[in-house]
Amino acid sequence: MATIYDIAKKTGFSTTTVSKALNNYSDVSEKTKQKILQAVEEMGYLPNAHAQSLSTKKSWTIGVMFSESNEVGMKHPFFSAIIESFRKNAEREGYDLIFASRNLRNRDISYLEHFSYRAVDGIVVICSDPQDPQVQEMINSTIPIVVIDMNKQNCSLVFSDNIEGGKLAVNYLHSLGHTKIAHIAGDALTDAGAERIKGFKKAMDELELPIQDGYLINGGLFSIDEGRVAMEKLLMLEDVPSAVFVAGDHMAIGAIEAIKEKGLCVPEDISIIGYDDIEMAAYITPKLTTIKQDTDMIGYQAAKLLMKQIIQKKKLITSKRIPVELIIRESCAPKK
Amino acid sequence: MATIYDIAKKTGFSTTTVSKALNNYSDVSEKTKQKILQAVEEMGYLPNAHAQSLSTKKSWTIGVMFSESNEVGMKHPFFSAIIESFRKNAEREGYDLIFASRNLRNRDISYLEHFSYRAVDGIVVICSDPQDPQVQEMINSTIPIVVIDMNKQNCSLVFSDNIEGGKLAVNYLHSLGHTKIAHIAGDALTDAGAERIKGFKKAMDELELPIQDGYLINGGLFSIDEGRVAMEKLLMLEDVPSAVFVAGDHMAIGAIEAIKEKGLCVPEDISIIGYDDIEMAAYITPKLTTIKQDTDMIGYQAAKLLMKQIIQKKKLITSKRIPVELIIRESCAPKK
DNA sequence: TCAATTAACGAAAGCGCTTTCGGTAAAGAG
DNA sequence: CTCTTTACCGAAAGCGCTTTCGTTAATTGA
Repeated sequence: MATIYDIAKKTGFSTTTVSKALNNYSDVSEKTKQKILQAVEEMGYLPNAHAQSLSTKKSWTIGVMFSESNEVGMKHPFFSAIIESFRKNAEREGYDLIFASRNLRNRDISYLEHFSYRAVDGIVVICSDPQDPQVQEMINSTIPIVVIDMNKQNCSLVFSDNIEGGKLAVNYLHSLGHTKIAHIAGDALTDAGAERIKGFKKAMDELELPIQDGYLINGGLFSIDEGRVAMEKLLMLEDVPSAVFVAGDHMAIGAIEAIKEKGLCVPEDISIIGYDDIEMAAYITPKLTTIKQDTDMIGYQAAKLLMKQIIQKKKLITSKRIPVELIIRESCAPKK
Repeated sequence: MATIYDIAKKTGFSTTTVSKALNNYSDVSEKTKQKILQAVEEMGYLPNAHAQSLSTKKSWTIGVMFSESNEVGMKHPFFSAIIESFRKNAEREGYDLIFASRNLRNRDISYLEHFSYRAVDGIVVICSDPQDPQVQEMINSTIPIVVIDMNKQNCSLVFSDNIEGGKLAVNYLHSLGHTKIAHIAGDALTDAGAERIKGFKKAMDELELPIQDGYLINGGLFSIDEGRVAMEKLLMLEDVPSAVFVAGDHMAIGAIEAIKEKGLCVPEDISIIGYDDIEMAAYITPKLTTIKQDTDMIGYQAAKLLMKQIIQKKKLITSKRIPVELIIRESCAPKK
């Protein structure tokens, strides 16, 4: 690979001048700049990112930490949609994403250590466990960071309006005439789970609807299987709910399966509303009515917030609540 | 951040010795090595990846190029499953993944240029267009590379056994008594599409079944919508097929929708078999019978092949064909 | 006991780039 | 015509690490 020395030699200028020409310094004449640029073109010169980073202390990379309980990684449709949006926005600003591991040449180090090692300019984390010590360590470091999907950390936050989402779901169900509304919740240890529960309770309260015993059930970590077992429990209740707000689309899919297995129908017997609006939601039967999280906006705002911190060279403690939207499809019907 | 100088000063040894101790050189005594390691521990020293790369010409990063016609990026369920598997395996060897853009500080450069700039040790590309000039440029470069999902390039290749997959699908349909079998193909410009067509034709030939006019139809670039329109055309035929092999699950979902809209049923009226086995396949109605691609194995083999090239410091031209599997669910039924 | 090994360490150059600080020549001011 | 600006360029140090090659001291062999 051609270096700055090569093009210095070729043009007869010093490396200083070459570097300056490449970085648009004002103290290099237009004429020499053109000569240099031409040599760059001819020799196919490209700067070396490592040398550049070493010298400037800026790497133009952003570390991504991606963690959820089910260990599916990038296969997670909701998280990967956010990251994709984040990537597009970060890319526009010239940043590359790096997915770091905890393995440094067979030494087990923390994510923070790995990101320090790589000298990333910022970190974005999507992780459902608010107390993950790895995440805390990063939040407490000096590296700019934005965390997605949590809502009370001492750093920049981007999250969906989960309370509003919960209310939206309940109110919609109520508008269809349902009063016996249950909630298969996401684990309250996750912020998203807890907030949706809050929204559920708040809406029920405002509507003056009682939450019957057993109607608020923990569906765990948002998986299909956990949704199924939660629904099975609901179905064993003496007074089976006529509608259930499920805190995640995957769980909702499990719930629907449980209902079908019981010989009942959605939405005729029981209405189901999910949360997330993953791709699958529009194609299962019945098409899932759900609360859509705006993954594009989440990714966009996260990128924006991180860029801001990087530019200002200081960590900002702000939070951005992203509106959600009710997507009406076929899994909810008026109460008979 | 503590540097090697800091720990040299603290221990009284030279930076040379410190570096050697850290890299397990034999000419440093066990005693001094321990002292140095202890200082490293105390000061929380971590090497600087950029300095290291600059000096050693090895970056311990792998560039990922990810491109498909529908521009969904990481949201693509099949591709992201492969990358996730690739990541796990690469991580084990100490490599980080970097998703590069074509934007270098607002200068539009090629992926190859970007990867050179970042000095990646290797490249993995998943891209459905075999003639993409960007991909060709990378293949022709000196950087180790492995490309996934193509099968005739001058480099290391990993791909599913698409011919066998096509045959598997047709034979299964035939075993159910179907003879009027159509194929909604993936665009023949993609290797996967072309090979599945080959498999389809071969199996039909071996079974001595004729391929009726209009029964081999191009479904384009694997999207749901394209699957739907292809199926609509099939439904307008005078002699409607009783079974169709669809070259991708998304297209199959579109096809099923088209059938339902026409008032017909799957699999009672028409049997549908897809390809890929994306997550959704198991949850739509009817549950989709499909050919499963082994994404874990594809990712694993790709990582293995790339590591091998990196270690041997030379590009290898090999190809690895990964077996596929028939997953029988509910979208195919015996011919009435 | 002396020469020849071997063990342990360090000086210094180099990786490719940026940036500060000076210096020179040309332009402008008076 | 002299003095001050301004425009343009380069020397050199520095970023944090690796690696070659010497050097010195300790060890071995005879």
